[in-house]
Amino acid sequence: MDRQTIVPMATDCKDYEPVRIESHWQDYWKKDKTFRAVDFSERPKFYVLDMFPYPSGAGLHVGHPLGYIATDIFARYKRMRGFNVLHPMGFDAFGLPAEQFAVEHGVHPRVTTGKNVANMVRQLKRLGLSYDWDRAFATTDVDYYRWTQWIFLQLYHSWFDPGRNRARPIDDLVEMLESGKLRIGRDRRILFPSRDETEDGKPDSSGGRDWNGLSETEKREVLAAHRLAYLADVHVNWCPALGTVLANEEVTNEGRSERGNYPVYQRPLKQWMLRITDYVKRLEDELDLVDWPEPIKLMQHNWIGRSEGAVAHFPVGGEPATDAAAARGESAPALSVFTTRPDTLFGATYMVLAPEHPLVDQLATPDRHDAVAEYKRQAARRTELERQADAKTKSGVFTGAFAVNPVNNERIPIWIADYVLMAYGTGAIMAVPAHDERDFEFAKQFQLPIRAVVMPGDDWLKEQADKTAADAGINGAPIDEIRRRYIRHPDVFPEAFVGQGLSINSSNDEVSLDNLATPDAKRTISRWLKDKGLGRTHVQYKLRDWLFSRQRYWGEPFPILHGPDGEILAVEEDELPVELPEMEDFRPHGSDDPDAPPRPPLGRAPESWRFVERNGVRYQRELNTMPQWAGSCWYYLRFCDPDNRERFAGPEAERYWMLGGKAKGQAENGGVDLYVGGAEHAVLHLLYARFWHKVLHDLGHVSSPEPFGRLFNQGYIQAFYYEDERGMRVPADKVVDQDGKPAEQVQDEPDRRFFFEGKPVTQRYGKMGKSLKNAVTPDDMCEEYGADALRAYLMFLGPLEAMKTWNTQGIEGISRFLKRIWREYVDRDGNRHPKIADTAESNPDTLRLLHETIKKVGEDIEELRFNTAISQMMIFVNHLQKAESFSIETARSFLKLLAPFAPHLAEELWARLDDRSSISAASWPEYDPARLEGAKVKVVFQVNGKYRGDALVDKGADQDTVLAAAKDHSKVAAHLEGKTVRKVIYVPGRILNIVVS
RNA sequence: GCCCGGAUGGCGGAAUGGUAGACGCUGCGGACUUAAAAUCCGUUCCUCGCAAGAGGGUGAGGGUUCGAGUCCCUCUCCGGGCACCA
Repeated sequence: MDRQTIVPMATDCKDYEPVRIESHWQDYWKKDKTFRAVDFSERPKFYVLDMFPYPSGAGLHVGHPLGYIATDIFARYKRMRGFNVLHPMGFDAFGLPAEQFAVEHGVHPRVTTGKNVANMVRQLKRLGLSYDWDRAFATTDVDYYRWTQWIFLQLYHSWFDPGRNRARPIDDLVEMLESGKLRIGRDRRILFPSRDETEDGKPDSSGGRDWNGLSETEKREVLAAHRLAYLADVHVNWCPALGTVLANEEVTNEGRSERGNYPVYQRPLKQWMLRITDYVKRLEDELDLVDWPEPIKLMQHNWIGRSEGAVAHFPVGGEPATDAAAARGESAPALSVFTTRPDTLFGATYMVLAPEHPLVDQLATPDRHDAVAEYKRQAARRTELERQADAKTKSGVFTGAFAVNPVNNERIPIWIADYVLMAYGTGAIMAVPAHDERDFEFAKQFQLPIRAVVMPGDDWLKEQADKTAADAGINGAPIDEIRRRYIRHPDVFPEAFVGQGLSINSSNDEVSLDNLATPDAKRTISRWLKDKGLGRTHVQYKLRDWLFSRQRYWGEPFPILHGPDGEILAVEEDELPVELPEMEDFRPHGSDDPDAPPRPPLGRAPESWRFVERNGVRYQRELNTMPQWAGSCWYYLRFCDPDNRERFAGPEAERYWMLGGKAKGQAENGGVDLYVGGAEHAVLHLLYARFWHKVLHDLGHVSSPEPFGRLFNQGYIQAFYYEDERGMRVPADKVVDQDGKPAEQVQDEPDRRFFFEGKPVTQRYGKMGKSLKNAVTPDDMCEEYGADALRAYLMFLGPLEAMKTWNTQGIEGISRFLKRIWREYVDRDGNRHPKIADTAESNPDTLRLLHETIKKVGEDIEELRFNTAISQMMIFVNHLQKAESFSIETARSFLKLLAPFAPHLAEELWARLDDRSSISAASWPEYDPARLEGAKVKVVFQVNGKYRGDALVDKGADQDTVLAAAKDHSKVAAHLEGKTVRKVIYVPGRILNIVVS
């Protein structure tokens, strides 16, 4: 054993008194430190983690601990299986809610956060969760966020080497540049030989510039363009009312702030960004290394949004664009577009740029200048809401400029429209209206030419022809006629054909795609483009870089200083932490004016904090803070070594807990062995944490390639809630039905009318919570039924991953189950029940059922199927109750099975069987497969697939023997009467089916 | 619109292609009790039948199979995610 134990003592309860028993054992666990995780124990490690909570002021309702109880059962089970279990808990305590609560109540967020954490700890402890509380921390602890800042510095001081496909120190890059191994291309991007092929835009033929010829400022800019953390002018979701920028996920579909529902505007601002896009390929490919639910992996794939296609360059030509450009002494630019359908290049009849595209002003002809400027203004002002609402009708304006379609040298007009997004691809598209819905709508609206270049199938043609008006001349026409019309006039058809088919109308002097199937056509044209230097195949991702700064007080300060000439200076590691300054007024200063500049609260911090002198130069601290995601990106690492003052976690501790050995059940490629939380974090938290982890891994700070080896998503708890006539929610626990019965008793019965204070209310259904006034607290449930009952009930409700309806009444069944166990073990005087014999188990049925139960409960826990595990235990207890007596060994074995689910009751009864140590230290019972079945097995008899009876037969009985037994069965015989047996199917030991005519 | 999940008694749910409804809640009947609570016993998918029993039944329709809640196709409804991503 790794530890000394205090000898546990049972209470003196005569009846099952959960409240007394539970507090007794919670005290014991606390004093004994029963659940301490032991670093470097010889036993195999197992890391079980919950997604840590935000400590809200409202406290927990019964839905919150669902996942915590599941992991607790798993952790307790794994300990009994001989694992050294790390099962910690912490608090994600930075963030806007604490700040807003603090603002409303005039209390410092540190105070409210502390109070909320204390309350949540109390609630969690009361549930008997077996956390190693010595490892608990909050992300707001200075000792913690100091290392969040340290990780930010690692990002800042690193770059992604596309050749090695991993992050490296920025110093390595400087060295390579100084030695002339790398040169600098357009936009301060370094030319990497390996990436040249996939680089966006026109290939740089100049060979690039030499690093040593650059000015200091230019050098800084080049490095900034490659650091994993960088400042950039980006279009952000600016919410003037909240005085802060918001991440995309914090903006609703209606284009308003998730918190407060204020309008959000698009606006360029200088913000910190993290270069997550450099990791996109690894974030996608390495999903193969983890054991996660497929739907969650799929959501990450969709978010990453990989599309294969080609980049093509369209020279901007024709007058007057070239003339205008020539007049300014500029060479004609080329517009690059990304397309997933390069096979439709011959059908590109116009181009569209995003209104924010940098070449728009240069391209617009003088006569179109005003219209273009006006459209740009409008587009900038339009909120997401307006854009969404207008998604059906396309808007846009002609720039006056023309480009040349490189496959046929055709002059095609260049438009701008807000249906093209600057943030995706190159911010420009080639429009192929015949084969893209959006381009089709736009072309129809602005009467642009539509040219068919892919032949649809006959079914599609007929279906479309049927939708056209009679005067179009194709409705009901012969298929040959419809085909002919499509080739010449796709515009008379009501929709674009976006499917695959054989190419048509697609050839020039050098290349022909005609009659090629779409995949072949793509390959052929891509090769041609590449040979001609007009484009290349390209993989495009939807994922964008991560906007990492917020204009808020209650977050981690950046360890960054700004010099007078725009120099950015990272705070030295040994100067960390940069503590959040104490402030009287930490409110974000909102405004109704969307154009007002952001005024982060830290701008009002004391001068002594804001300004720092280095080498005689006065620097100002970065005034933004990090987003709430930052703290939750690496907390699982801190749990490995939470008190380390020298590092975020000691390398040995990190390696022990995160990589471990290769014990059965551990995550295959390392990482947390079981991570449980809600599916709402399927994308962002998990993607961000994976990104940070990979950076730390590349820099040699962590040992596993992925942070979370096995992931499980628990479902929500839903509940009924009630609204009065005005749509106001009323407290659900005060609602009664027409007979005056509490609503919670009759909530799912039909034909109920509900009333609150005599007035009728409407029953609705939704996620449990404060806002719907339907929260049921674990405190109330523990008080009335005990934590063991609440734990088991939440698990009994249904599959862990499913959405479940709370029904307070149902807990009675579990409560009875626990009381029944007590009565089987303890007599009326509080002594060991006389039914428990000190002999070996003598009842063969008990023995068989016990082994079945050991098997089923163990297997179900491994798969997190706790509901069926509990059912099996109920079956076993129902059997014990009917048995005359049972052995002390049977009694002990069952308690071990019960212990993960109802640990307090199990400890209490275990101690009463004169055991001298905690049941948590007992080892999980093994089942004996030989005990699972008797000498005889039950075979079901069917006639024509219908059950007609069954009988016990010898295990090894052959078909003829069983068939004879079946024919002896009176009911089977009755159904065979007068029929001819056609066929007999016998599944040994299971079923015999007689097919008759 | 696209991509994932689901749909089984009055309710929560259970069923390696092999007796559908385990386990529990509720309801009903009974025992114990002066009474109540607690506890225990019985019963509770639908239809017909006094009963023994027979027939039907897992959102709808079709298919594969000796046999389908489970596998395949089409559709309906509900939940979740993404959404002008070229």
